[in-house]
Amino acid sequence: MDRRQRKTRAAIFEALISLLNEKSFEKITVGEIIERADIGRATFYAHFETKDFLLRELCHELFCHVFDCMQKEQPDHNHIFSCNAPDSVFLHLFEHLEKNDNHILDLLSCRSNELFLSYFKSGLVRIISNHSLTLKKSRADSLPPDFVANYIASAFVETAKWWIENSMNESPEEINRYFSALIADKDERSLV
Amino acid sequence: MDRRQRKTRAAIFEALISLLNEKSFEKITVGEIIERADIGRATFYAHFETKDFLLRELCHELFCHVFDCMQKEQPDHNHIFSCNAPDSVFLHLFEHLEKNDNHILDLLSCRSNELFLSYFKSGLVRIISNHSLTLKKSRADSLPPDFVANYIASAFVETAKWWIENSMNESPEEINRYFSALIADKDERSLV
DNA sequence: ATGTTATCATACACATTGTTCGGTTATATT
DNA sequence: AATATAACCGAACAATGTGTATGATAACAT
Repeated sequence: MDRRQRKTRAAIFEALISLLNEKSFEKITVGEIIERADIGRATFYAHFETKDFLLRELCHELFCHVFDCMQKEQPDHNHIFSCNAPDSVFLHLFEHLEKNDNHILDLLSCRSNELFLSYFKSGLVRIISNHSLTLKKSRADSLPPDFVANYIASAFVETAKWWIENSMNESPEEINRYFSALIADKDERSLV
Repeated sequence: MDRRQRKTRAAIFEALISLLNEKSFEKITVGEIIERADIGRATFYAHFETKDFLLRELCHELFCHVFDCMQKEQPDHNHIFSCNAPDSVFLHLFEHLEKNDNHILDLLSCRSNELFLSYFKSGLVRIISNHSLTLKKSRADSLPPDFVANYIASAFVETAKWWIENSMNESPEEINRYFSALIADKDERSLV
């Protein structure tokens, strides 16, 4: 890809992220984006069909990157997953959130974050479904597996939202304990 | 309130709900609303400052009505709450959803349903917090009460979303069983 | 019957979107 | 270094949507 294209593309993404911390996506105009990115109007539309396509590509780049990173890290954590305690991967996520890697935190706490949250959740569902063996064994015997996967992803996203909205007072370890307490498997415990 | 005002107001709400079943809120124009409501442009703006104010008022009317109904019904269900099984009120909600009372279902399944869901959830948090005694006793000893209330409301909303998105194949009783399985209290069980 | 008030139709200024086009500049290639 | 390619610019443009203003008309309450 041409260096000019890369620079323009990066400038547009940067401008959008910057603007998203000030106002909701709906209220951001293309004019503001090109002004902050310091590019021509025609250039913007040469890169992105509309403002919505831009947002979609931003989500895709950020979250694909995050979740691909996790896929790569998985081998290191396989032993943890295999022992039926899927906590560590979530703890990792909480820590990434605290460090605000890739502006993820900015996006999740900005207005009109629904799209980001839905991307986040769908990535989680994918990860969780990959470890459905664990889930099936422990609790999904009486519930549809996709229902349980969706539930766990939702619980994580809602926990993260609560954490962020409450100024992130808790440490990653503590908030992960909260989350684990929610999805802890009762049957598991009763077996102990 | 003037009869003309009531009729106009109702026509606007009706037009919006009708349009929401066809396209997302962002893509609906004021022009389309007044065309379907068959009123003049100035009349619309005499009732609502902007399109967003209209949506807010619609949410407020619908969900306030629903949750006020539940408040009135509470006396009948106090005995159920007092016996530490908050299932029935949720089952009621699932049944209301299935009957599609007040177009709630239409709104929850339409595009750009985030605002409706947030209203729905905040109403649930209010209800759940009112029965915090039960929660405190059973599981909130180690978790912040507002975190737990938020979690239960989220779990309900996510369950409802999953149910709707999967064509509502399950009966209200069955989906309520799913939901109960999620928030069932493990400490409770271990005491049994 | 009368005064009030909601509604209507039209027009208007303004902002935003997405496109077009010729000229300019950076890039890749030879 | 020269050249062809392609990205960028800026300006203009039509099309659409927003919110306001106005005077006339019709429905309402008393």
